Amino acid sequence: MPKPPDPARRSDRSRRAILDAALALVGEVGYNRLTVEAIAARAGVGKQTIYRWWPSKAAVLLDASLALSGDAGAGSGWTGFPDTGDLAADLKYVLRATVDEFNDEKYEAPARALTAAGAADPELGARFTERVLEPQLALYEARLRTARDAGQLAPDTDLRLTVEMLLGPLTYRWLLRTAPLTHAYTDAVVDGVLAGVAKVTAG
Amino acid sequence: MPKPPDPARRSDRSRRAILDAALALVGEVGYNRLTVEAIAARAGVGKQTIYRWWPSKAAVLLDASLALSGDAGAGSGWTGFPDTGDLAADLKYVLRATVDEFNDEKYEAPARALTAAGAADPELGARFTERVLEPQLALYEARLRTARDAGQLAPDTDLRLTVEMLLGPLTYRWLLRTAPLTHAYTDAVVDGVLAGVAKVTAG
Amino acid sequence: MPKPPDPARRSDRSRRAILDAALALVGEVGYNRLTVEAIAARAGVGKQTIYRWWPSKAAVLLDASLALSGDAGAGSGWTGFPDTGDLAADLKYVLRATVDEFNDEKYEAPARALTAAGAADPELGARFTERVLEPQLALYEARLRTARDAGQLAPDTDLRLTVEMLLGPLTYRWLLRTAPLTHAYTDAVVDGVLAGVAKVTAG
Amino acid sequence: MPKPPDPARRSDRSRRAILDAALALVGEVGYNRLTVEAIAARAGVGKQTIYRWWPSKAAVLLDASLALSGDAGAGSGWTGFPDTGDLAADLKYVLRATVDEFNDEKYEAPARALTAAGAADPELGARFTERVLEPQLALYEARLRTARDAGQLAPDTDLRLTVEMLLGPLTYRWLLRTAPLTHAYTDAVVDGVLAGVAKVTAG
DNA sequence: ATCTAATCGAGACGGTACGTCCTGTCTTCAG
DNA sequence: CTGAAGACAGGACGTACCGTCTCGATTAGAT
Repeated sequence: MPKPPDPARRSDRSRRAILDAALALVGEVGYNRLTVEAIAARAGVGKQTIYRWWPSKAAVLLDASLALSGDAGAGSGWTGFPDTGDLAADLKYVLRATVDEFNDEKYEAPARALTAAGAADPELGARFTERVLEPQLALYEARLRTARDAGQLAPDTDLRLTVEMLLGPLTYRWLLRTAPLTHAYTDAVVDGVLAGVAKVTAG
Repeated sequence: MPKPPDPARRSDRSRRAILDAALALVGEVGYNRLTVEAIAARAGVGKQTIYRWWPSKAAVLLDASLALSGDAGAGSGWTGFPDTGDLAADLKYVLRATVDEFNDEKYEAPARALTAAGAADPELGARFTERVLEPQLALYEARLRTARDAGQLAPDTDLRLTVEMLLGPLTYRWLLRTAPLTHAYTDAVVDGVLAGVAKVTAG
Repeated sequence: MPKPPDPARRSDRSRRAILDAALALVGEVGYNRLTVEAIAARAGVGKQTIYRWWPSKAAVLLDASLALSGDAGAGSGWTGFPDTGDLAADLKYVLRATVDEFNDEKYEAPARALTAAGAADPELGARFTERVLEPQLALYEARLRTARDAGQLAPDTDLRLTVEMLLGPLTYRWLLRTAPLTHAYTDAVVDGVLAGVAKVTAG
Repeated sequence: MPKPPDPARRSDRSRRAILDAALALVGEVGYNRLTVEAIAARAGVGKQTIYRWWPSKAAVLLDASLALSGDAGAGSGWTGFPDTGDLAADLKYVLRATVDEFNDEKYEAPARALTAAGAADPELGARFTERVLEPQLALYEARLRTARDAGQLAPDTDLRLTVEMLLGPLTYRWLLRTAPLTHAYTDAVVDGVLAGVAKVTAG
């Protein structure tokens, strides 16, 4: 019976040091060469203190990532989705920002590591999706709903599908590295999703 | 000077046994718990025989995957992309087949493992993209080119972008498990990509 | 400055529980697998309460052992050495009792553990000798002195040497397990020490 | 089924390095602070190479001890027991040599460590007794048998008992440190054992 | 048909990291 | 304001694999 530890007595000092060390190390050596031992050493912490609170290095990195976006969000990030009334412009704006984040080494390393690890490990993937992905998707969906309500989208538009049509190609290029991620690319995706690529044959 | 081995002397018996063992094991224990040692033991082969011909377990799995699709392709698969003249129908047909493959445990395990590993490891990712992904993308692109030449797509259509708009959402759902993969989903993606989701406000 | 704790405030309840737990555990798992943590858990006591009063698990066990012989002594044991006038008989009586104790699992486990630990650790050994061994040796020595004074031993007999000649062989067999400990063995030792083994070649 | 390794393929280089390191370290830090990890590091060897061939640090030290006495024996040691015809002199000679060994830091540390560990761990103790102690005892026994056959000892003398009467007091003082080990002490033990301590009352 | 050199199965090797256990200290909370 | 409870930094445990390195024993290809 491995009794769960008491969160009230948790050392916040250690917690922060661990998350910081994990972020730093994943940037330096990558996810595969990231080790719990190295995190503990860098954080000046016993290994047990990591294993007491997280089941795996992936879980540590997930929390570290959340802390990272939390910190960023507190300072500069947007909470709501922009809504200028121009759907295409708003989407392009947000996707360009996302591209910029993916091109920023600091955010990219842990995000890629987590996404890949989550793809391979269903349990971790579930937590990643729930804690990171879904909240993000919900923002897109809300913006699209506003647009649909305003008559800018067909009333029967499948919002979730549309979100995935926007983020799918971006994620595809990012993860599989088929080509560089650019603003032009996401702009084109937005246009393609909104207007379609088929030549309208009938006037 | 680690002289390269002589491929002429290579034991095909061992090569097959290794690839089979790798496929079997990745299905049983997953990529992370897959070990070179276990592959060697299962294949009845010395570890050195694996290291002589492949640089890593990922490379073994990549070859195993290629052999798997090769075998499938030899028996039943399509070499060319179907071209009935109806672009939407052809795309839906192929994407439905892809969905079926992703829902088939046997193909899914190594494919997911490789995709995830490739996302995390740039070098492996490059080989994966080159050997597996690009050939597939080229088939889509060729079919789309035919359609564009036939006037079914706007003349300035970005073919590669369009392919990624088709495969991106599918891959997104598959890897991130946001929702089950269904024929309905890919059908909707095809329709969405071809027609767009924005309400035509009248010309 | 790690101030020494105030013995007046010491909880006797905890002290007893700790000593009992130590004795019970050393019998169950042996000295090497005996841990302070387990003693604390079994005694329903915080680890600090052990470290506050004892420097090591060996010290705890030493006190536990003393308490054990103290309890036994209070109930049934002999304080003085028997003195019937017959030295050989008195020695055999006491050594037989000692053999019985060494063959009693309950006393044997902590005694052996302490003796072995004391042999390996000089500091502990010194305390063990002082607190346990010497008082015992003194009793033997007193009885031998009486005999010497009564002319039953040569006037220049080295009493301490004689005591060690009596206890040495017993301890040897006990610790090194070269053969079972029996009454016959100690009887023979007593006879051998008193009479010698060399054939008297005639005066 | 943890299959036993193949001794034919054992690296003698590693074996020697491990035994040397173990002896050096036990002298430096003592048995309790001796760790398998440190032995491996000092020997320039993987931990697994130790665990492959020995079950515990105690077993390593036992082999190291045997190698040590083996080396010493090859160079200078006596194989047979001296037999000058004078039993007392021969015994004193050998016991003095043993005292010298016990007073030599180099031999003392591993010997004490093993004896103590063997006292605490029956399994190790059995191997220690069989491999180290018994061969030694047999030499004493043989010398005593010669003496008995020569009529220097009573015909019904219990040889094993006599050996333990000689070695018991020596071992007692050595392990329990009740007093320093000197030549005078062992001389007195020999005299006491041969002649007895009781005053011969009848002429 | 032999010779000979590379590959083969096997597995020991020096290492790294694992996840667990325990040490001895420090901190929190309930009685 | 004590003392149980237990989190903490640290360190060793024994295990699992890594990738390299011998070993004979096949096993082709060149002779």
